Amino acid sequence: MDEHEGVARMTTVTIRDVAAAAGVSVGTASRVLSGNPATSAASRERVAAAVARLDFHPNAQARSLRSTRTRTIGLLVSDVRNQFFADLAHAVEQAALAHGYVILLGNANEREDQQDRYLDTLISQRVDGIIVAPQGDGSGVIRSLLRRGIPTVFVDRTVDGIDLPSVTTDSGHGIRQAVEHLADQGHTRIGYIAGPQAISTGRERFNAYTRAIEANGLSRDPALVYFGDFQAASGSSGVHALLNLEQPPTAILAADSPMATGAVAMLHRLGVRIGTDMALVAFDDIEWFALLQPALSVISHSVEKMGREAVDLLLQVIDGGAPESIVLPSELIVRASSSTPHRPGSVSSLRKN
Amino acid sequence: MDEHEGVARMTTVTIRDVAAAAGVSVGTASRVLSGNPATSAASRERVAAAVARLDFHPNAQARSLRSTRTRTIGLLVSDVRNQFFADLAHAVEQAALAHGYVILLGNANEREDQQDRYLDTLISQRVDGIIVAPQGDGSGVIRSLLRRGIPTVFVDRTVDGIDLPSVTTDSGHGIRQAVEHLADQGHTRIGYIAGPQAISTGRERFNAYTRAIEANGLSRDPALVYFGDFQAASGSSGVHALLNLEQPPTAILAADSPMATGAVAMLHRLGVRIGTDMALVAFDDIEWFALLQPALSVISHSVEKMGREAVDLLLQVIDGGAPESIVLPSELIVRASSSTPHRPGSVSSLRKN
DNA sequence: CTGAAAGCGCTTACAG
DNA sequence: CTGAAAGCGCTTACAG
Repeated sequence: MDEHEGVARMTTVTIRDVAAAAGVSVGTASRVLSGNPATSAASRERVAAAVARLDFHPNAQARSLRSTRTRTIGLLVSDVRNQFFADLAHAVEQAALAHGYVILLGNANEREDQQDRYLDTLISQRVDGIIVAPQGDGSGVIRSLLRRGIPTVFVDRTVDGIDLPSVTTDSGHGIRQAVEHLADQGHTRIGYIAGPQAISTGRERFNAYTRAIEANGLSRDPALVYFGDFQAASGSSGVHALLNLEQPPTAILAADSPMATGAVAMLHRLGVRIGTDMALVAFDDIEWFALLQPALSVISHSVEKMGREAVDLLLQVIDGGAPESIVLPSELIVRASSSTPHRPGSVSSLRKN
Repeated sequence: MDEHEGVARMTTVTIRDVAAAAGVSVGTASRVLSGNPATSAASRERVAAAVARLDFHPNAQARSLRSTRTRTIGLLVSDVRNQFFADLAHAVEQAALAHGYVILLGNANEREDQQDRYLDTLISQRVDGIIVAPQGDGSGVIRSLLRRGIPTVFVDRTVDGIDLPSVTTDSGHGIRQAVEHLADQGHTRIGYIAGPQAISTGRERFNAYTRAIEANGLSRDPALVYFGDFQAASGSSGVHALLNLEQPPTAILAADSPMATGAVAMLHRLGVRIGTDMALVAFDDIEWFALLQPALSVISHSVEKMGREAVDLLLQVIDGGAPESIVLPSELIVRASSSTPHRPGSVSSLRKN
């Protein structure tokens, strides 16, 4: 640390310094910086030179205080460690960057109190808009968003009774395909590890499962459904509970990728061979699911597209539009974990072991 | 959208409205809001009531324009989709939240130009400090950070010639253990899929491999080293190249988890059995590596601790301190992918197939 | 404990 | 095309 750096630490270069160095007024400097066409070539050059020489970075705080635009978008995901949301964050960030926006990322950890805390912060930061995969029933801060007219779109999930543009997946199609596929393999008892029924995707996927089970005349034994929380540990518990039944299922469908991960871990631990002793299908197509042996069958939907569309929708709302919500398709991808036809009698309950 | 919401959309509640509603001056309202003790119980109550009634959210932009503190930390990771960095983002975010800071997350995508773009934005947003896993040689915007005295710490990686506090992993220990372990299994030709030599972790891990190879008297054939870019595709290419040698290796060490993932994918595609035909060890302990069959041996280091320490260090720098850098340990975890003793002659080159 | 006032660093009508 | 000036919403000495 020499004298020079010590001094620099205290000094902040402002537009006033730039104007002085360029020999123009602050107003002119500002116009050049914001690309206002009402500027002469001469001042443009001189200001640009001064900016470079002084290493000037405009104070975004001051700028947005006047212009009420921050060029910042808040993104609130349910769980960054969930690969689906990490991929979503990446997709949103790339799309936003292309439009000159940066992302303020918050992580709710699947908890409403953390979500609300971040929402408060995002409001205070005066983000131009918010993309949120919501928690809870919309009784909390989400209502504030609406009341204050802050441009907001839902992604992945929605909240009942809150009418906001959204980008979601039609989970029903993929789940129907999965159940039919499993029925074709001879499975009649299909276990289901459900997401929380307080979350729209949890409900929608569970309903789709229920309807598909009925449509295919399969067992409607309520014990075949385990209610998890979309996180890995509950997938493990779910498998444990299902295998503990008098009549365990011969196939399991997990409603998201962390729960599927937990399910795989528990099946391994219990020595149950996936694809042979137990068919398994996961909702969400995570890259490494294909690397398991046997590879995991999945219900796939495009997270990349979801992120892009969410940004498009939000930009429309910011521009005063009221765009239609978008529903993306889901599709079953059959791999080895579910493609061995079921031989009746091949699975036994843990109890009998 | 009724009249009410339409009106609300245009209106912004400011501290002036709160003061008026509470019957106090703006100054007093401000003091109450910031917890200044020089306030009477009476005004505290009245202001709190007004805030609640008006749903007031202080404008963070205006606040930080005066106080020069934004309570915001910039975090720049190399690649959010890399589980290691997603976990790191989560750890940093939780630690920051506990200290009342929010995280502005940027993703460099392992590219220096994207990093510099985010760095510019973070500087303009006047974040209180920056935690960065740096790209490049420090010739670009990173120098600006230093010049302007913006509190910054490096995480995971460092940049030569830039003297900033950092939290890194001592990769050497784990890599030495891994090489010794493989040597113990009878491997003499250990392939190495290296990270970019422009990145400190890439260099450090490669050097550790080289030294360990020499120390154990193993083959120093330069063809056994493939230089990747820390991303998955290069792991696949690396495996392909190594198996194409006249004398392929019998074990492979991959310098990060995405490249290890690519390696696994390619080994599967080529029908090479991991743990039997080819031993495999990955740097980074990603949760699902343990779910592969055979489970992947890994060199583990604590991302959770790394995130926490980085925040601690940064807060010290923000408070004017000059903390010492921290080096965390790494440790080999042996699993099935590398624990079958090598039978000479079990691996053949692709060329002979 | 409180109020009036200056000022943080910008942008933006308003004249010219 | 340019300058002078007002103002965005806060915080913070300064008096009292």
